[in-house]
Amino acid sequence: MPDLNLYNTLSRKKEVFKPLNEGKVGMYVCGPTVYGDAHLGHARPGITFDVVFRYMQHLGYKTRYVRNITDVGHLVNDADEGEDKIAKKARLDQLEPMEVVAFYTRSYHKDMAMLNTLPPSIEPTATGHIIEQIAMIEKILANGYAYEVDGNVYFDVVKYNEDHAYGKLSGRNIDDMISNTRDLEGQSEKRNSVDFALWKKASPEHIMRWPSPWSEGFPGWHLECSAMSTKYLGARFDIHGGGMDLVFPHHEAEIAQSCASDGHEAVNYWMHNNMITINGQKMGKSLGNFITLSEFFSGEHDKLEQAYNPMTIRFFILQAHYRSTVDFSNEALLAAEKGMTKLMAALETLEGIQVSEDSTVNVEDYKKKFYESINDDFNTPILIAHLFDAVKQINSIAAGKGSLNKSSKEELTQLLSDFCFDILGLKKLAVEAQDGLADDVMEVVLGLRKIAKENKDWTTADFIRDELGKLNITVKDSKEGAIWTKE
RNA sequence: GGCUAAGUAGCAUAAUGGCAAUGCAAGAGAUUGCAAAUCUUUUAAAGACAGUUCGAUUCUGUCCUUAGCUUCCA
Repeated sequence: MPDLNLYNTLSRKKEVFKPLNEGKVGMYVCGPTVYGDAHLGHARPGITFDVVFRYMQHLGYKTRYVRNITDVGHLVNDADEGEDKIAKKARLDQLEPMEVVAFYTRSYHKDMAMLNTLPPSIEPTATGHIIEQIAMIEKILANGYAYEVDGNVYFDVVKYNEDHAYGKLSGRNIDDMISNTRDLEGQSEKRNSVDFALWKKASPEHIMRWPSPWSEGFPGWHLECSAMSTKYLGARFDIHGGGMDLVFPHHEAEIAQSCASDGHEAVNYWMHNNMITINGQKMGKSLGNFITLSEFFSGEHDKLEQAYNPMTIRFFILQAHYRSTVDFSNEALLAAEKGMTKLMAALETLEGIQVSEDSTVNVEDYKKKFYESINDDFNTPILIAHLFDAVKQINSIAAGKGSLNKSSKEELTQLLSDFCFDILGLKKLAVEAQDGLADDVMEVVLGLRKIAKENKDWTTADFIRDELGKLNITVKDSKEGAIWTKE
């Protein structure tokens, strides 16, 4: 089996994955700022790193997956300078900030569960780690890479850049950045425009505030991830993930903070998922062109032609490589829905195949191809293409072209189950628990239809099928009799 | 302006220095009372222009177009 290769944003190439500690993986992923409903964009890292988490465990690594909840909002636009997102939303809604946080955290958890993502091992909150963040600031100050001005603490990027390379992750040059930020935004207390805040003094109307050695205020934008990843994964850990839009400045700042406080980088592999676009443009809260996950699940949005099963969304996202953009459209989602249904149907077909003496299926070959694709930087689109090769062969055998013996059937079933369910995290488009009554009633109805068919009373037979169709119940005739499914 | 990516059939999305794969859609046939599902099969793709090469979609360069970041964002 080939080694697992990951694309490291830092080196801009694929590297063989080697954990720092044998048999163990530490992974930190930037989670959501909980001030609004999760949208399709949030599903991308959720699913991308869920697959990483699942696959690491499949490979036998003891994996600790840390994903934060940002509940101290980042600063909003210049119009609301000094006010953070959570506090703003809270004031507008006349709510306590923590009420907003609790509400949207629950909503986020619910959506992520719908998408069948496993909960992270630890889900720390920024507000729960103010002490750790203050400690980290003190360390950075002590090392001379930060300065205090009037209760605010800033990271001294220029000083830092003398000893380390600032901009190495995003490929930026500090001189260009300084010369390019020529719009003076009246923030004269910073020594350089590229410096960023580690601690901000709270203005009087600022609700979320904590005492600190410098002022009553709140931690800077980038600090929480550095502080919490260090706390739960150590000063060095394997993987740090997040959206591509976080590369600069967020992750660049994290690298700087780690080096400034501990003298070395914390992260071995930086993984970034790309954006989801809508009409070719990034789907984002600030652009106002987002569709929330619950809208996808209910179909209630102008741009949606129908409701989509969460597994359709998951499959749709997995059909693209995580480092590519995916463009949303109803057509694309519909295609994903059909494909997903076909895949799941084939798994059931496989169950029902009668085994024979010999086998025309080369399970080892599939196995090799499946592992090769996932090991190649989590190339799920290729993996899915190979899965469909298996689907085609399964259907062929069911149609009488080819055969499957007992051991091959067992191995193939196990292999497909591992990849579809355990690794890709797909789930049957089940039909929520049908109550026994529905089953019984359907048996009677289909029994009636069977009698009609035997009498060649096609009008009645089709009437039953059509009317059930209106109730979203699909009836399919097969050799073994009619089967039905409800959406 | 700077940085980073990307441009593949009707749509989506991959791999690859030498048949361009997969899903959906479209056409034909098989199966079915008719459907659905399934099988077989057909059509259909590499932004433009140079260069390197026996050979380029792949490597290099220029141009065009698009996106992301450059300020909160997954």
